[in-house]
Amino acid sequence: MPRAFAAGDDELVEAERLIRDRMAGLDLDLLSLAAVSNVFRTATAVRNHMERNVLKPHALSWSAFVVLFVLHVWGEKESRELASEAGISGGTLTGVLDTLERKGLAVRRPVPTDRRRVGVALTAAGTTVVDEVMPAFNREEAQVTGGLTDDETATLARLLRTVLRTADGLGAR
Amino acid sequence: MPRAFAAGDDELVEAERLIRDRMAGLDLDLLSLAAVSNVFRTATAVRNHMERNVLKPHALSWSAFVVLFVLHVWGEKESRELASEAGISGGTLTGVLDTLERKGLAVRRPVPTDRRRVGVALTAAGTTVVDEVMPAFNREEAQVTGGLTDDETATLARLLRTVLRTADGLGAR
DNA sequence: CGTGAATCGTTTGGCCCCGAACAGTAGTGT
DNA sequence: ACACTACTGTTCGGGGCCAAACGATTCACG
Repeated sequence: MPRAFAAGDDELVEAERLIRDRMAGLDLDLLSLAAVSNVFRTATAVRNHMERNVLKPHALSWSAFVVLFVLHVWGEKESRELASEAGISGGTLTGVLDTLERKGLAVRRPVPTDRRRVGVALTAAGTTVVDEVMPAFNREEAQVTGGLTDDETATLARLLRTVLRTADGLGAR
Repeated sequence: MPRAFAAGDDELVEAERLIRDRMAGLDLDLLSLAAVSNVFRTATAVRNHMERNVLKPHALSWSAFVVLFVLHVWGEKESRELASEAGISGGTLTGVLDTLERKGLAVRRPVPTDRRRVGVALTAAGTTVVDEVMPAFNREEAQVTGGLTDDETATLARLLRTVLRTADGLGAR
């Protein structure tokens, strides 16, 4: 019997069954409920795992690492795009950048053509940190998806991409 | 051509291609990177969407609503299990319960057999809130997964369940 | 019994998080 | 030139979040 059906699965499915019984009167779409719910449980579990086992030794928060990673991949970027790419609000980015600047991993630089804007770039130390942490981070990513075949992992990414695009497109109403 | 390949997909995939090029030296597992990354982007997008369009009118945070929902489904529950079920730490639950109690949606009750423990139950007002909010919440869940077929939604939930179980099982090391 | 270990919820400190209000800067039309 | 509008990043308030330290309570074992 494959590990995919080891202990723990019963518990999860039982929870979904309990919801169905206790919420019978509300006529819920249990399929989408389970999917969305699992997105969050998974995100939380993986995030906690990463913060404890990969990020904490380097004294980095999840968001701080994401920002460093984005800067490493995209190069110098302006504040607004950086926030959007990292998936956080502008107000939050200010705080994260304060922390990163205090640690000497990133710097704010004025944009000559527009004094409202602020460019952000990695320092040498910041680049080193990403090069050091990213492989360990990716090893853990491979670990947590280790219960899936390559095809399943690709499918997971694709299905999530569809949901992501739908949610982004819905916006406020 | 199905909506699954409408505008927006290019942008997402282009980001993954950029990562591959800029991180070539690090020999990363891009499959698991994309999957894990999308779990977070999706979780953030859906959560923000829910908080803005469903929870905000009721002045509820995501965690507060999750706690209320868990209590509605499971009935009275002790603090420790409640935190675990809601996916937050004990310290966080204390704050959330303070807020819910202040609003009169939940109450702490002493456990007769053990004075260390604390039971938590929904008030009548709390039950009403869940019955009111949950259908709207679920409608939005159905919306964001609307780009998927039923089979795909079920597959998504299943694959996430596998990752979740793996991440939980990994624990600290 | 009694004493040390285990377990409970809470408190604390530091960071993240958002939306709204804000001051400064740039663009637009007159 | 000048107001008016739009946009930038920052600040502020209220909360969420975790790990670690803590006091209270219970358990285990001698």
